[in-house]
Amino acid sequence: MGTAMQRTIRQLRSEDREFFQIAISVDCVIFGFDKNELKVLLIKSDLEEFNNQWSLLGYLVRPDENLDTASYRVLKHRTGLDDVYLEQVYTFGEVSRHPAGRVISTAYYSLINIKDHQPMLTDNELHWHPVNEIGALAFDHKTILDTCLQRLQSKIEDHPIVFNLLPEKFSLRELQNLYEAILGVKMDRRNFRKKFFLMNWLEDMNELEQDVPHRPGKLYRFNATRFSNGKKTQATLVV
Amino acid sequence: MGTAMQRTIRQLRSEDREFFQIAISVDCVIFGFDKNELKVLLIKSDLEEFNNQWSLLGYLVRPDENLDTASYRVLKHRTGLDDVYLEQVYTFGEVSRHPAGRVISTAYYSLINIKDHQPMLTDNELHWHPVNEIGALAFDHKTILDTCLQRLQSKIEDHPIVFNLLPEKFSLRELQNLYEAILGVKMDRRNFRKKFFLMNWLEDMNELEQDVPHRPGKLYRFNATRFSNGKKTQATLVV
DNA sequence: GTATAATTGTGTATAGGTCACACATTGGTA
DNA sequence: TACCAATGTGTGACCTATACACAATTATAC
Repeated sequence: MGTAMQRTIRQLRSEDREFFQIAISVDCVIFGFDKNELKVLLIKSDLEEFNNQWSLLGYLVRPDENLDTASYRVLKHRTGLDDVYLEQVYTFGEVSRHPAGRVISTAYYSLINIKDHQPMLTDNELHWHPVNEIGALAFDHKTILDTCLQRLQSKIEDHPIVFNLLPEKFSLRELQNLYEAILGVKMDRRNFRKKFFLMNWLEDMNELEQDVPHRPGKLYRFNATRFSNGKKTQATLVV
Repeated sequence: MGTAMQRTIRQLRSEDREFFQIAISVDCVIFGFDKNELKVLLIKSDLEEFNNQWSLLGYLVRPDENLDTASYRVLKHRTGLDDVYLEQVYTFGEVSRHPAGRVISTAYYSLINIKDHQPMLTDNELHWHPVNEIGALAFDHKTILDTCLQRLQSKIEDHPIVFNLLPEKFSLRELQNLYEAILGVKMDRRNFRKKFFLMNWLEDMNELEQDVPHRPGKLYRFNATRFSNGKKTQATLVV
């Protein structure tokens, strides 16, 4: 079969120029949690086509870097953070999704503790937006955001990743508020607590909340060892 | 910020040539079900680097076609089938994944009724392989296959997609064999039947199997209307 | 045509998970 | 010292998961 694919394999850079008219980018949906709301970090588009619209943080992928690496690079550049939770979700490849040419974009989402990021907010093109209040975005970024939010929603049902959005120590109330914000539902407090203790992911810090205008709750932290060693209960995480 | 991304947006085709050194392809994991085994359609690689190894069916994406369209094109070309179930899974973008240059590949899987495809098997480079017996594949295709199989396994827990792998009419025994083949587990026959009837996805054809050397079972077909209208039972699909 | 083999079709009991629900306790604040 | 606002805790009804056995049906071999 004398296909372009196979010619390409033998001599990828010198032939078949027609296949090198596509650029590839990564777009990062950076989630944070603040004031009991799930937020996403956006940048103001300075393009005429998308005047005054917000967009996700993205960048073209370099020929010599892995796709994941490109995504980490965007995150590091925009937030100053390494070592963040990052997950690839979907690749958006409609011909006309980018007004200036063919750009295929792979979407990632990441979860960061918003307080770690505050110092970088001096970049005044960047802002945290409550996910619930976002209408249109530039390009197809609203679709990308929705897709990533759905993935996040289903992921947290089985996997202990929400801890990336919280400080090291947190109260059960904060944890429940976070689940409620992500899933857009209200949960029963007693059942929520019961299930989390059943999961055995939390380590009691023997400390209490500070500066709350009411009875303080106990502080916990996530214990990854318990997760990996955990007995497999059949209980689902979310109430 | 004067980034290449933003320059690119204004004048994508004439600048930043460095970003146009990446080719993008799609790879299709085409699943079929035959003789109580889950199978995948592979092609023999004719490359020196992968002498005698098998690979997935893939092709470069054209500048003027959507990513999904490219995937359908590969399927149509290799199987002659339109109108198949197709789902994007993940994009593989390691720099060194392709020996001859930078190729980022988006993986899809599809589910086809293997009997519809038999006539095309005259293409003697193409063969169905039992998924369980596959060792190494060319490129990173074993990883791609494993990733797609995992996605399939989790997808069938909630979504009625396995019907794409069966003839229109099938017995409950065939359906159970299929679930067992995909998930690699044995299930209890009574519980399996009970749950499927609870789901209310099946329509009784009032026909019996033909040409089986024992008592024939009833034939059913999938009824998509019942799926969309279905009362949401909390039962999970798989036993 | 009768016996045999292979498979279909069916129900129940137990254990465990889901969910709804109320009150005493604690610490902060006025 | 009284009040406020939250934390921390247990039980019962319902539903789901799972394990498990036997009669009915058809094809086949004799």
